[in-house]
Amino acid sequence: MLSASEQLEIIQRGTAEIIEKKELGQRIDNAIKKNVPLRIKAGFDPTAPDLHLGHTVLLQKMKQFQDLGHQAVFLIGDFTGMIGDPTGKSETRKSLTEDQVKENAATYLEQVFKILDPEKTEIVYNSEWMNKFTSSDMIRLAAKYTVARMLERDDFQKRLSKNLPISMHEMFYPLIQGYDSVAIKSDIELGGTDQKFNLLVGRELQRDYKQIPQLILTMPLLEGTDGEQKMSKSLGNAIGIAEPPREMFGKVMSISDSLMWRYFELLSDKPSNEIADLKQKAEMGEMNPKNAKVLLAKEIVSRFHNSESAEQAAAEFDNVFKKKQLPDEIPTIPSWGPDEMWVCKLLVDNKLTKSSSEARRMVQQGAVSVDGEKIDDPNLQLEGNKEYLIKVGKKKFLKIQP
RNA sequence: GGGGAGGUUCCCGAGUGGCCAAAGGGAACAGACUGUAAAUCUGUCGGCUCAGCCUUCGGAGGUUCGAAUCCUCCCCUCCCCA
Repeated sequence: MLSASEQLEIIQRGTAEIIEKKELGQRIDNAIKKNVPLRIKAGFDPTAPDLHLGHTVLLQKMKQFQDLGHQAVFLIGDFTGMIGDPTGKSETRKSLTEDQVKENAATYLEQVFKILDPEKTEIVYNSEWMNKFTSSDMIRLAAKYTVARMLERDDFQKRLSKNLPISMHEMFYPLIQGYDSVAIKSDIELGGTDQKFNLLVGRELQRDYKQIPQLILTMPLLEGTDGEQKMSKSLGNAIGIAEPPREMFGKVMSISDSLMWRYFELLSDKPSNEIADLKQKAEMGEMNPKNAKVLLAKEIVSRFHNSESAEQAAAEFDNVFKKKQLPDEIPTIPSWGPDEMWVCKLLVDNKLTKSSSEARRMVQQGAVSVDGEKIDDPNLQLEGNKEYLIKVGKKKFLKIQP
């Protein structure tokens, strides 16, 4: 085991805030002396079945703890998922059904173990104890926190000032998350900076239940591909870790230059001085920023797939977008038969456009090409039993074979 | 429980009887320019084999030649008072 100060250095890297920082060293010290690993809690609500890069910021921190010999406790909020975390939300979340939550939870773990070591991870579901909670337990829990303190939360404040609804059950969310810390006796809880309030509630509840309050370690939030809002699947700006290599590569390439440095900072394993060096070169014009982005994209794809597929994705990216050639693999369908086929119908049937109205628009805007020739007639009929190559916009291809 | 204000197309938001598939902004998409970056310009942005037609303005009915706009009932949200 590394010494306390060595551990401390690794743990602090990239964090947004540590509460109480002073205590962290002592706890690690204590863990080493008594040879009792710290219990590191991180909870995820299985609200969406797919993990994305935003989640990995936290998971990687957890992995670091794990590598240092501490006990990772991965909590699946299958109970809280049915409430929906109000954090940062401007509206009440839709509650998930039990079935949805279960289904999501299963796919979660598979993805989580691309980062964490399954052998060394303790997995817990908060329904384990929450389903046993009686109404009176719940009332007792609710009695431990005041309304005024709950309403201090920034997101609730905003909703109040905008006259937006806040449902009672949303106030239970932080309480239950806090109680989870009591249930699993966590020493440290990890979370995004937006989780600070919820994490702090855990401290207070542990104190109430005569436990030593957990320490809190927050990680910065990763912005989504739009560079504006935090990465979230529901906002459609996420890069999922289960996405195929070329998809992942393409999405990383589409982020803005300024956002790229943020990604480097939070996702890359490269030492910070190396990143600073890249940044300087790009700013001095010694290097095309695009090339730095390629490095980043390759690193990320390699992590969740492997280096070969990363190289492949990079090569194909150049082919398609730089050399304007065709991708290696194009979805191919057999011809529809001898009859004529209306282009727009073809596009809709193969999901290249959402509706035939949209297909018409695309054609009218010059976004559709057949065999490399732009078409402009939305009423165009294609002969049957022929080979075609259809392109819609920059990235959608379809091949038809007789 | 009493009083008041609201619910409009993905989001914000205008629209108080025909000129409304519904202003304006944002997001998104497409085209040009590029490095599938940013910025900028242009266009599109309910559906439909589309110069026409069909279905939308919380829900259900009703008045009218004609309703997002008027009436009735219901559902939901916010504010003030208790």
